[in-house]
Amino acid sequence: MVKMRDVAKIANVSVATVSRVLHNPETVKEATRNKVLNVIDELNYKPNMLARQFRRNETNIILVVVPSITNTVFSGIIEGIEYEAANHGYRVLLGNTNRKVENEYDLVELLKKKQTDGMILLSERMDSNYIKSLSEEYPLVLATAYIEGLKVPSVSIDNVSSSREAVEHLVKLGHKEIAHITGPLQFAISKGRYNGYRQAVMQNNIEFRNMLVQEGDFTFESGYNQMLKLMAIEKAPTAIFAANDEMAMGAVKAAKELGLDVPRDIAVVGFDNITFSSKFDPAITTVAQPLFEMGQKSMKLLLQQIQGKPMLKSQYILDCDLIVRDSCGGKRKGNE
Amino acid sequence: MVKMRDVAKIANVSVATVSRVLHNPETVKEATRNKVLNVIDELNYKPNMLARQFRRNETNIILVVVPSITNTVFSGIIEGIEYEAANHGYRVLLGNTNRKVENEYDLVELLKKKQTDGMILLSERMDSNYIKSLSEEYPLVLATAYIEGLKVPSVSIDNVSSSREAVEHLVKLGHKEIAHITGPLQFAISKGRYNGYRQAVMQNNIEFRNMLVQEGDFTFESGYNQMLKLMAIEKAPTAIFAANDEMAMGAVKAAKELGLDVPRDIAVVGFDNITFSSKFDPAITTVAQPLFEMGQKSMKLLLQQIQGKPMLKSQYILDCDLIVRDSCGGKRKGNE
DNA sequence: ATCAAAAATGTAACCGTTTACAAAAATTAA
DNA sequence: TTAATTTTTGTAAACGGTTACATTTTTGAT
Repeated sequence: MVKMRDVAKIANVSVATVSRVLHNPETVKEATRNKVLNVIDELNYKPNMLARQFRRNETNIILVVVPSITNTVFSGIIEGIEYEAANHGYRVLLGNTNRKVENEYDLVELLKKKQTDGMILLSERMDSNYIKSLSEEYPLVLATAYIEGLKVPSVSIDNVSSSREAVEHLVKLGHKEIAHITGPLQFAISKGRYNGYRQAVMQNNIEFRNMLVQEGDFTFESGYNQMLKLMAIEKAPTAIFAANDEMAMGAVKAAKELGLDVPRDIAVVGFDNITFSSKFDPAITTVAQPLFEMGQKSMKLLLQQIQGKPMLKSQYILDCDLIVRDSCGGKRKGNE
Repeated sequence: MVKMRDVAKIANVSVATVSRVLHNPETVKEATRNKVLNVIDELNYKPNMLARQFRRNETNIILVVVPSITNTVFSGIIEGIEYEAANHGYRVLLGNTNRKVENEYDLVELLKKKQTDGMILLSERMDSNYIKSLSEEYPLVLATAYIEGLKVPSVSIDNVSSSREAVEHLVKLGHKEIAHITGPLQFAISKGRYNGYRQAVMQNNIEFRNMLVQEGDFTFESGYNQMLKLMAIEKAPTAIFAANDEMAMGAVKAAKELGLDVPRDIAVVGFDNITFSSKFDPAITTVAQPLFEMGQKSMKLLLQQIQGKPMLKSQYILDCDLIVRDSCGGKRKGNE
């Protein structure tokens, strides 16, 4: 392994000069610089990053903690993070938690041991006070998961207003009996989407019926099962708002099996705009999160912290888009 | 930042002893060990990984080079890699190439600069001789992409026989006019799947017709477009084998638009078993790659190289499963 | 030509561990 | 009790860069 000393010796300069050629080329005379560069080239010298990182006490690596890498919502955000990171000379270390909180705590050790310069959490299960204290000591950004009250830098969407907008679209189409299949209600995003649904219903003078709300778990199967329940109740809904696309598709499947046509007999709206929602039959009307941008913004926020720049604003809420496709149908007959 | 020296001083031992407590506890007397451990606990000492890595000349980080993280085939493999890596104290650094070969070359620098201990390539675009020479110098594994002839450690599937099996299933169901929508034919996997198709056709005394082969690009849209072409030709096919599930689904969409029922009027088989193939309507018959196992096996192979263990076998080909769902239908009437 | 100021280069300490080797302490055998 | 052996601990030199500070060289003004 050729090292800086070797280059210095052959170029007949000191190691300091070689180091300067690499990091502050303007401080060394052009002739010397060229001489050194030639030797570097000739010997095919590559700086040992481990030594550099050790000396500088930085890794240029950031940790992304994710419950599951195969979930396209998360991988979409990661793509944005990766892009922005690469643009600034940073690399992304993957931390898959498989939804286990102890894995999250393990990953935090990487920060404490200086193995990474910062951390982005895409959904967290750790105690929020612990996160708060971590955030005071290390660069940290929460993506997706905004923790009410805690002033931890974060990037998220407004689940409430996005959901309200989606449900209001159904209202405008003339629906009065709108059901909601929620995510697991211990999660903030599920609660947010549920609250958006409630607001839309209330604000449009529609009677809120508890029966029309069923808790799912974000899986296709739960969408299917809860749909069957919903369609069995008296005064069945004419529209469904599911807290994610997978459940929306499960609901469509159930509807089809019940002999109902979507959207003619029942309208369905999802959330997330996963790739397949546009390829499903019928194409799913859904709320699109700006995943890539969320990733980018998170990385930018993290960089600000790493570089110790003052943060004017540390909590960002990005806008979602309602994407109207086939599954919600057009205006209902008999309504204007 | 509390360091080893601090622990040593307070515990009244040398730094060497502290280091030994951490790495070779059996070589230090129990009393001393406990004393040191208590101080470590008390001071909440965390070893500085940068120093350790520098001194040991290893990072316990491996690089995974992937064209796109949002593709679930790749993220499935990564999940397996991550799992196996974590089991051995390794972490995964993500290298997204966005399908650009220059990004691949950039990422290789991380290896050369000792920023990672090894590299797993999920699909490669670099010159194969370069890869071969890299492999001689650094721990490296090719997942998915098996390079004919080059003895680079790799984990892959047998695209030819898996495809042949899939097409033979269609033959057994009584189909005689079987079309194939390929992937981009410059890719080895596309060629392999195409060859499997040819073999199945030839070996079953079915006339091979060039018209029945259309080149797609693995996207839903290309499946849709090529399907329209295929159904317009004289003596149209009764079955389609698409080189991946997305194209299979695109083909189904086209069939539906042409007023055809899948599988009654036309059978469709895909490849990959992506999550949505089971949720599509109709559920797609497909070939399942053992993604998680491929990831695991790749990581195991890489570890062997990192640890300098002899490799009895360095090229593994894992088995695929044909998963029969609705889209290929049952036996055709009039055939036994 | 001389000297002060600026620019270029060199010297050497330092970053926090690990580990070969030396030294000291404990154990065992006689 | 003593010497030989084994176990435990300490000393100090790496590892390969970066950088504060010292020194030398160059430049420019007089």
